[in-house]
Amino acid sequence: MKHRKKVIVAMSGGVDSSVTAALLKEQGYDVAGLNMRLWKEEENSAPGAGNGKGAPDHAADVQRVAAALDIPLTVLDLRDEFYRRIVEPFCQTYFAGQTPNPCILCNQTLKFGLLLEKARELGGDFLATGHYARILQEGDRFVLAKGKNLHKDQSYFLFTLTQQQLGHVLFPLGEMDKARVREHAARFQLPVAQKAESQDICFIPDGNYVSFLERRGLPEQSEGEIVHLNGQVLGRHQGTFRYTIGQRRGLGIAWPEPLYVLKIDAPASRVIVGERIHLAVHELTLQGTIWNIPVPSEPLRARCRIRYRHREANALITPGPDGQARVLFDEPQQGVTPGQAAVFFDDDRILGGGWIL
RNA sequence: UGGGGCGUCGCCAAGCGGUAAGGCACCGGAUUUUGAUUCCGGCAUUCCCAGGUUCGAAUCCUGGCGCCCCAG
Repeated sequence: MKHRKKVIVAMSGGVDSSVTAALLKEQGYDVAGLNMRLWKEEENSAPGAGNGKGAPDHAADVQRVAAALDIPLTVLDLRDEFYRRIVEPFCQTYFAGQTPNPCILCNQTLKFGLLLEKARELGGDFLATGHYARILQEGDRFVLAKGKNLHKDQSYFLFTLTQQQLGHVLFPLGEMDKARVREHAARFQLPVAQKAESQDICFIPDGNYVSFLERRGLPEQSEGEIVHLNGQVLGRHQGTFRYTIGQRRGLGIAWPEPLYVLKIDAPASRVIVGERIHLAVHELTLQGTIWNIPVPSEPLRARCRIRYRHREANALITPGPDGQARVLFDEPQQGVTPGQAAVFFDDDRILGGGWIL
């Protein structure tokens, strides 16, 4: 007979997921680790790209942490899936003139998709991760909410989680801030207690996504014109994939005012630029909209965030057919970027979100 | 080789005898589990060249060189 709940912890070898596992074990759960193998680490270590510190060996760290905590560890090889479902779409999105957010997609399809399935197979009642977000229970519904520490809040990356998924997920760090997590890491004497924050896209550790794309082949027509909103051709670019809406640096154009990327026309291989004021947009359309509440039958007033770290803004959201939705902002927002996610909030609670067209 | 104008950082541009503003671009850093943005910092011992005047010149003078415009 089983009186202890079993929790499978998604372990990356980082501080957050390691502390997550340690805390759950301390709390009396039956804990097991599950590590996704997503990438051949060697593949990114481009010659001469050495940063001096040496790339951290996450796979080895996971082993060490699991050993230190004395919990079983399963490694799930998702390299093919990761490449097919995350990396390739990432490249294609850039080549289509949009700006992808692979982290959200990965959460949706791998971490809380395939990995969660595996966790259930392994007998887990829950899958736990080190995300800074909370899951509240309101009546018979689960509600995804921002992490208590708003500075670290990662709920934006998790808006796709369904009721089904939320019911089997734990975010033990959701109430904490990073300093507290570090304290726990030290208290548990985790081998990764001092490890640096990871950032950037996980499969592009040096942050240079441009060279990553270049190494993976480019569309035939990669160069083209940089054109001012007024029609004047100001320069040339070496590929629209190098730019994203709202980008200022890297245009190489001297102009009385700073110029920003306003529009990317990949088929024509043109980058449209203009002054900052032209970045403001009142309205946008979403596809693939997901609701964490019953789909509203009426236009809904909510706060809307159009990118991670965006200061959410008041908006009227109107659900449409085929997963579409219209978002009308009270005040125009700068840098509405196709490919990024727009997420709706009611204070701390996530109501839903979709992908900007 | 008639007339007029101009040559100051990669681009634009202040300065007009008192010891090189500013904007853009660029570079570096901070911030950041996407890409951006933002913020902070750096960026002409030198003003087309050569002489000269002056305590002192990018600023005045002379001579070159190079552009541009209007006339031929």
